[in-house]
Amino acid sequence: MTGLTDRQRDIIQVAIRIISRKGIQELTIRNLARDLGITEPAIYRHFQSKSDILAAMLEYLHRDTIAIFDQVQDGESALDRLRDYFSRLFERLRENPATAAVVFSDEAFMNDDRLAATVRALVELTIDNTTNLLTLARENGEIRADVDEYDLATMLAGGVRLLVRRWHMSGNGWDLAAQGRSVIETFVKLVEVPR
Amino acid sequence: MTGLTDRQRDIIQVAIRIISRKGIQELTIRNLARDLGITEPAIYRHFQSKSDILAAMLEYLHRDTIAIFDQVQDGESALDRLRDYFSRLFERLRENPATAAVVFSDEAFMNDDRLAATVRALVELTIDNTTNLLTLARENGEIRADVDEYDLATMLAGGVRLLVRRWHMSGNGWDLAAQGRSVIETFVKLVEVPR
Amino acid sequence: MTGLTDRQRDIIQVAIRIISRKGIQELTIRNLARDLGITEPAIYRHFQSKSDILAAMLEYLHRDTIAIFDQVQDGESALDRLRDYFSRLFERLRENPATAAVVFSDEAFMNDDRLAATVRALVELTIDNTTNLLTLARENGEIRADVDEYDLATMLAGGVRLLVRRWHMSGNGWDLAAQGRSVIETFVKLVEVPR
Amino acid sequence: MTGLTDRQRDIIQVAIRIISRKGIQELTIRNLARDLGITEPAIYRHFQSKSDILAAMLEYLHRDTIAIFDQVQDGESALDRLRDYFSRLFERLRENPATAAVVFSDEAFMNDDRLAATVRALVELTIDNTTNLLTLARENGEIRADVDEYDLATMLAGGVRLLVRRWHMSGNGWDLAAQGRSVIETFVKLVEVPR
DNA sequence: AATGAATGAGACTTCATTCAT
DNA sequence: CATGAATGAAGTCTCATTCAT
Repeated sequence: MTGLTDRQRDIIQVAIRIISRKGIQELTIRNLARDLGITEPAIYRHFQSKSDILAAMLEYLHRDTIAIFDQVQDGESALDRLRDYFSRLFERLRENPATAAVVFSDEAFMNDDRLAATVRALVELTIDNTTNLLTLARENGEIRADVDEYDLATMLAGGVRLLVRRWHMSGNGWDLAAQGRSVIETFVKLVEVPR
Repeated sequence: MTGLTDRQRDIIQVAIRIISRKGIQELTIRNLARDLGITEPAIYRHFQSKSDILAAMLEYLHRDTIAIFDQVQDGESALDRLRDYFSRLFERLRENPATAAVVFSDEAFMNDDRLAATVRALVELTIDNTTNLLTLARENGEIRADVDEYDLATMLAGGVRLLVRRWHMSGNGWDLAAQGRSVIETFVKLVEVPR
Repeated sequence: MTGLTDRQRDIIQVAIRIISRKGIQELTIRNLARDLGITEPAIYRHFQSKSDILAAMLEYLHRDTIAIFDQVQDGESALDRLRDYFSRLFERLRENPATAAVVFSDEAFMNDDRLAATVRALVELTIDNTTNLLTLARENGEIRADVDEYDLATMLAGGVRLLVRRWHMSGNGWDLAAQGRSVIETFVKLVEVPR
Repeated sequence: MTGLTDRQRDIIQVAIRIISRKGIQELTIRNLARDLGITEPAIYRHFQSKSDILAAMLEYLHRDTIAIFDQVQDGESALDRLRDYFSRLFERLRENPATAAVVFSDEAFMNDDRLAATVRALVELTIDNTTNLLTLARENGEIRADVDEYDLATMLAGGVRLLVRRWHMSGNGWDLAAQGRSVIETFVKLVEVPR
């Protein structure tokens, strides 16, 4: 399905963990090999280059984020689907906090055009998903029509991003989902059209 | 004034430019020396270590951000001061787009405790400033009192952050101030109490 | 046995040779690599740091010195064993003159606590061995009892040390064993109890 | 007399102190300048090179050692003069412990032929002085005639050297003069002809 | 698949020394 | 006499990657 072997998946998981715990500067082939319990050249059996590992890692996160969006139920109101979407994002982060770090390591990918494009797409994905749901909400008359949707998406996605960033920097020391829900509900309160 | 020599200021400016254009991974003593037109050891006359260069750079940005907040006029309404504050931030970024990059390179500072703390403080500073102005706005009755201020600050600061980030990633290809004003006004429209 | 790979032994041997010929200041990773016919990074496959190379070298010499002492026969008189011990030390130095230099490079190890302790132990080892044999000799009634053993050990070990040092500084230009025997016999003549 | 300016003497004193406290590896122009409270280029007003500083330092110590020997009284017996000579050496070391370190940094001078020769001469000087006094003592019938004087000188000078070395390595933690006297007296007891 | 050994490039940093002022 | 600024050489060490086995 994903075109990845078991070993490749191992490598990606360990890479994500290293980035999460020590930062992307510590993601070296040496450290990767050590944590995997194999030698450095062995890694090159599974990926042609370090850049390929990072690309596969980003692609994996991309797919995962798409999958989360796809899981969001159809039947609900657009605002409920928005709530559902972010709940699932928070859920994934709680289960696998390491993924958060990768998204904030984007600067590290600047040198490699392919990686830069991929991580950019990853960031845009959440914004696009958010924008689409907001557009739907407006069409449904669930939210006020006198404000720019794109600005709303920027604030919501940006706010959540900032929240996750601080949660990560705090060492995941508090309940992201609770804080996240609070932000989402505040947002809804601001934009919702009273029925 | 800032306790920096001319040459130290040169070095910091060039460092910021390198980070902006190529990313922090390219900020090496070698590249720094090359862009300054001197040899690598010469840099060590002006800073004891690379870490000291980064620390001075962050401190400079910190001071600058504080100065911007201090310039915000007293007499206006809290919301106007909020507008003023972000306008000035956008203005600085337009004049010196390089500074944007540094704030998003935070991951790169993780390994150095001193730097990590400084960059964290830099991020918190904008959030704190925003929160304080929002608190004032509520006390003045300018904004609705039925929503959590901290959530509002998260959305506003996070939204602006995301906007700046995308502007930087796009190669500063569009008018940040205009887009930024739009986000701010949308935010104001959401929270403002009609008179 | 010693826990060292062949390549590690190579490196230690070359290191000892460099110290012997050019002094410890010339023992750089670069010179080591050049003499080994490999590149500098290759050395780090075999030792984690330069300090580790020096530590392994000192440990090797320590073991070697212990082994020499252990080879000294049991059956003889204490004075004969003393003669035997120093003969073997001189023999080793003739076979591997490089080892002499290391013992006189102690100052160079001052900055590294671990190395300083190891080289100090190496120096003390010969003094201790000498003292122990002298104590035995007195208990056997082989030497006069009216003089301080520790002073005797200091003179004997110090005299031999000085001799070796001068032999090394002269470029090993004369017969160390012969001169050494002369010193030992002079010492014995001074302390021996006539039968 | 010595052909040194005041400033040159300052530099030499500070150099000796650095060698004593931190080892010769720490004797850099930078550290020298810092401890002197001047800049690095300023040192080159007073000495043409670092090697010249070391040469002047060794020459100073050489002169000093000669002066000590010259102070030894003429009227006494040769053995008393020997006692006197070493007492004065110990006295100098107590007053200026730093000088001890220099003599044991000889390995560091290996690369520079001029320095190597100077430090070699310094070591030989004490041995020669000792040998000369022992020769005199034998001519006076003060010591036994059946042992090689040169071997005796080796043991005495070597023993004292080892003592000083250990005193230095212990951080000058005990009374060198007392221990030294003990060694000297033990030596005298061994070689003295009873009257 | 995996390993041991190696490599070229480059990282940060220190060294003794020079030169214009 | 002294300084500020700089330099060429060299230091230890890490990086991603390759290759023969």
